[in-house]
Amino acid sequence: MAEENVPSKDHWLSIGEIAHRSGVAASALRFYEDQGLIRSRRTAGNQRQYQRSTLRRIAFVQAAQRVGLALAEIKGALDSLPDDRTPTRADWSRLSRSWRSRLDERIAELERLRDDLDGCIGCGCLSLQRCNLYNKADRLAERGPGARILNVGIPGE
Amino acid sequence: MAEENVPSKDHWLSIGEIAHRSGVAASALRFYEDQGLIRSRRTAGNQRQYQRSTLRRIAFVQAAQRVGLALAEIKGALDSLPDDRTPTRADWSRLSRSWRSRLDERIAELERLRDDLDGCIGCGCLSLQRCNLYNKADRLAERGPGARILNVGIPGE
DNA sequence: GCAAGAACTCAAGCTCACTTGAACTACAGG
DNA sequence: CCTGTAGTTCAAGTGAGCTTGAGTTCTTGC
Repeated sequence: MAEENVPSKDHWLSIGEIAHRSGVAASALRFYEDQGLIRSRRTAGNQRQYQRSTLRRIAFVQAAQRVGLALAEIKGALDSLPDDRTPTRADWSRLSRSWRSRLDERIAELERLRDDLDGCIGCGCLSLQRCNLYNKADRLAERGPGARILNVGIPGE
Repeated sequence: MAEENVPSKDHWLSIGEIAHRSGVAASALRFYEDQGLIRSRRTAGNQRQYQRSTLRRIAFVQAAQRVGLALAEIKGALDSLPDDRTPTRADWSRLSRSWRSRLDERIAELERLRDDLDGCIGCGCLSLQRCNLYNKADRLAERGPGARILNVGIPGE
């Protein structure tokens, strides 16, 4: 664990500083740490200290959340970062690319929805046979019992 | 179907039928009714009966949820539908158009995110001054407590 | 007329992503 | 040394969006 790895300005940040700079509440940061999304070391007096790079992790978490990922999934992604060294450009690149496809999917999904909606505006949702949105709902029913709620995704349709 | 142009011959549906056709659990339908998203009349024996058009309301709710709207907002939209008559094509059109812009915004937001991400992949998130995602986090203000916007993305998705 | 199954109510429970509160400790400035 | 601000832990609370369970009643088919 070469500490010299980090520039001589080995400047650790308190939870308050991180909270302020990231816009994430201290309570949320503690929660994230609990969940294994970020890490800290402690001072002699047991106060958290974060590396600067933690800000990047947090930015990643926030961005990923906006894509619609759950914290558990985000943790999964972050876990693939090296534990022993500060993540490199390549590390972040790989990660970013990995959810870039998620982003694309999500965008595509919303665009499909928009197209359906356009059709819906056209048909005025009056024609039960024609309206995509309407029929989408009806089709869900055909997906049998079992795990209900969750299948809003309708992937591949 | 000749049935469609006979509005007076109301064919009411039980909660089970609606649940089956919409793919939404009966418990959720009761919940929706509680929240004022749908309505029902009751039989002599106090069982719910729904109009066929309720299926459309439910389809609307589901679609709107996928856009990221909260139930309260969706209720707001649905409340603008006429209470006294079955919604017309124009009614639905207006509603659909109203959240079509929401959809566009949402898509645009994700696309911005994607662009930032592309830049991020390029810069490898190494340049703290340059990385958009990073700086975005720095400026992110407060959002209210509770669940975050996007977890409307549904568990299991 | 009766059993099975569908529906009813109401309260409580669950997941997610946090926040809040209580009670206490650490650290920095005058 | 004192005070105030920032930080600590742990437990419980919050809000959205439902589900589950218990106990009861309606409806349907034989």
